[in-house]
Amino acid sequence: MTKLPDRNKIVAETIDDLRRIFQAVTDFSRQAERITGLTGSQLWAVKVIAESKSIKVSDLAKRMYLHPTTVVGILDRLEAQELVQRSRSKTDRRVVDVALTASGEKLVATSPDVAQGMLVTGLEKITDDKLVRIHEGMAEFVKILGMEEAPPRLILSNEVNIA
Amino acid sequence: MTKLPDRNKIVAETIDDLRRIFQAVTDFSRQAERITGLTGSQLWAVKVIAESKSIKVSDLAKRMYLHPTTVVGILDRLEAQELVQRSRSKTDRRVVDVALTASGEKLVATSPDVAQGMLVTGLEKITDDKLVRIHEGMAEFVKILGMEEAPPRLILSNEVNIA
DNA sequence: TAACAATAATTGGTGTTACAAATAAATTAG
DNA sequence: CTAATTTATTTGTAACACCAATTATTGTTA
Repeated sequence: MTKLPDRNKIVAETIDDLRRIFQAVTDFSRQAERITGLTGSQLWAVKVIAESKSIKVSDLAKRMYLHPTTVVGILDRLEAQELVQRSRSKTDRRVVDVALTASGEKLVATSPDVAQGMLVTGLEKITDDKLVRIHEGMAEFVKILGMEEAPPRLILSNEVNIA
Repeated sequence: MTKLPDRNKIVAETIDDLRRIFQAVTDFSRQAERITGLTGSQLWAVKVIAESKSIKVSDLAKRMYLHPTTVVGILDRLEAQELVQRSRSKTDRRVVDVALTASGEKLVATSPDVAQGMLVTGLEKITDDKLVRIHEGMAEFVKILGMEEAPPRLILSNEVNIA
């Protein structure tokens, strides 16, 4: 493989681009918080709950990569705002099923999907070949990171950090 | 511009790739936290302080996009661990200059730079043309997001969310 | 079946982050 | 020289994130 004269420069620029992307996502998510009035974690939980009609607390914690106790607190606050509803399962009375209320569903419908919104607003008016180039570059990047087979989980975490 | 037959599919895949990248970053940063024993915000602050020999609290807050009071708390805990040192400025006795201690410098030297680490581990053994493709795709993406002129700021925030 | 272990959600407690409001001290402006 | 501004801080509130311990239910096995 022929050595590029300025590989290091390209790597540095790529890192800068990655940081810019993170910044853009941060801005979009702050916007989402302002619009919905919910915190990032709360909005994240609502989105995950919306994925299925009903989900048990432990599964919700697993999907959010959070400790169950943390999820309980988030659910307490969401329930106080009447966005979600808890109910004991009939088949197994240990489990608690969490579902969205009518208000919760409405919020999901109107709350902005950050990643989606970023691309929809930005990519809609772009040419095909540019879109393809972006797609190829991203796919290659994911492959580098060894994340091809990782499930593209919904991300709204408070623990996403780049140094 | 000719309409691709499966534009929507490509957009969806690109979003999935973005999520995978976020997940990779999350994993890397957790690793960094485990290694250093610091929280994300603390590590972030240390990195920013390390950028210049000495920085005043208000500037640090601006660079971290945080409220000054939040930074004061973080500095309290870093100072308790003797990683940073506060001193009143001679020229303007209102300002407090924050600098790294010897231990702080050592920590910076050994703590992993997440974005850097991601690419160094992944991109080192990749071919030139793949690297170029990634770079082009990322640059195009940044342009789409309207972030070309945004400073690629160090990111270690607790509020990075994708829905 | 009865004792034991495992699971599910919760409570209580600790530490960190994040901000708003108010304060104290120093500098700058009029 | 007084008034306004700047700088960092304290105080208070809320959310997040986890650990340890608890209650209730289900499963296992002796």
